[in-house]
Amino acid sequence: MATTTPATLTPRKWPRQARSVATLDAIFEATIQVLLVEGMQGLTTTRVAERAGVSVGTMYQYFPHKQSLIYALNERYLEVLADKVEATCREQTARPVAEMLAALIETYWRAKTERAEVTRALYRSVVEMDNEALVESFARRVDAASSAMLESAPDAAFDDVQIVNLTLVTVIFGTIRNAFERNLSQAAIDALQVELLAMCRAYVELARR
Amino acid sequence: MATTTPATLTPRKWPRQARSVATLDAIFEATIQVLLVEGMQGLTTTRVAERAGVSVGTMYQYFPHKQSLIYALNERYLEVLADKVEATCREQTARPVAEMLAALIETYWRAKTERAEVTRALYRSVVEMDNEALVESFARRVDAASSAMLESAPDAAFDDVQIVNLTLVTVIFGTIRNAFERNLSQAAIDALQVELLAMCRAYVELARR
DNA sequence: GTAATATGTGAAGCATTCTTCAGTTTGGGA
DNA sequence: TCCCAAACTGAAGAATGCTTCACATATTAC
Repeated sequence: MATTTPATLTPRKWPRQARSVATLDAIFEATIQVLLVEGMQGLTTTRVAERAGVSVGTMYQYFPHKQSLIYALNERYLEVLADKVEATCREQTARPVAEMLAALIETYWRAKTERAEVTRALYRSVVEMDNEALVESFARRVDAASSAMLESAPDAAFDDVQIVNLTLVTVIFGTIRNAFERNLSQAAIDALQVELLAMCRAYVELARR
Repeated sequence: MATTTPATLTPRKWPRQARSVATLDAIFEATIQVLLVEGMQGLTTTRVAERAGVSVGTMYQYFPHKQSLIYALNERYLEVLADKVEATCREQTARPVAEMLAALIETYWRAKTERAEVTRALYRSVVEMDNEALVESFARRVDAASSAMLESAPDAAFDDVQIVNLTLVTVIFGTIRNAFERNLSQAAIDALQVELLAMCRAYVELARR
């Protein structure tokens, strides 16, 4: 919110008619697909346009350049993800802390697993350029939501909620991301999720005042 | 080890004279520097050669193409990192499990912090291509070392060492990586390291048979 | 029905970058 | 000292990919 999107990265215009909304969707989806199949290397404007079934010119009507396309894609994705996390945190307000953790992990894990390949493809694209702003903005939203949730726990109070919150968020998100980088079996993934929850609960038990 | 390096990515030849060793080092270091300043986008063969103080032709004497350069760079880095982790695990054999954890976290954290910018630059480059093989190989080495260490603990035995080990490794490495992605203050980083250790200890306490 | 606006097209220009290779320089062994 | 292999050079070719723009088509407003 407080994060300003770099001027060069803003879309050129927004769709006003129904068909152009569809076009934009197609472009985004095509971007993901190309990223998936060809990797960041093979993500060319021509290929994206082709896959989306539009001409390159159309793409350039919405995005001033390739980078802004990737930026917008990640923006979209993180927006949805942040919404999900915030929703979960809101739902879990004033519930037992152990359940909060389970819900948070479950939400994030599922969001990443639903379209695991897409997740991996996007991880590959966030790398480029000024996405720091995006990641920062996402982190700030999540931090706010989760720390508010934690503070509302009836069965736990902490000396320093900020630190506990930072730790939990960093550990959970980091672990999930790392789990995706490796080619783990489904069994391993499932076990890991269970263990992660146990670990976070043990930690909270410890950090509780 | 068991991981085969894709044929296309292998270096063209190895240096035999002293000066060419220096050249190779210069090329690697230049690659890092360019990556640092220009990002993955701006990593061009010309720029790397220029920064290294050699001609492009020289680069192509050692690497069949750009990708193999990046591949070799990451290979080098992960090799060193794996060595460090293995050394720590060896040193910690048969020591109290709480100390094992502290040592493992400390080693990894320091390795990443020593040249934090480089770490970030490399994270940005691993993204491309067939680095899965590299990451896999690294993971396997670390897994082997750390699980051997865990099993040697005199003060803890686990029902399923494999799972405990996978969890610890994934959580620790994932957390550290995630910590690097965000622009955290040094204070936050330090606190996080302490908390991570506490968390892992609490988990081991729980998982202990 | 018609004008005005929004959306879409894609060949062509421009810029960039990877990669090669014929030739030069350097190092070290005989 | 001389000679051969190793190492190095960098201009030029070839390929690729981004971006533009003059024009075509579709939709909406009046």
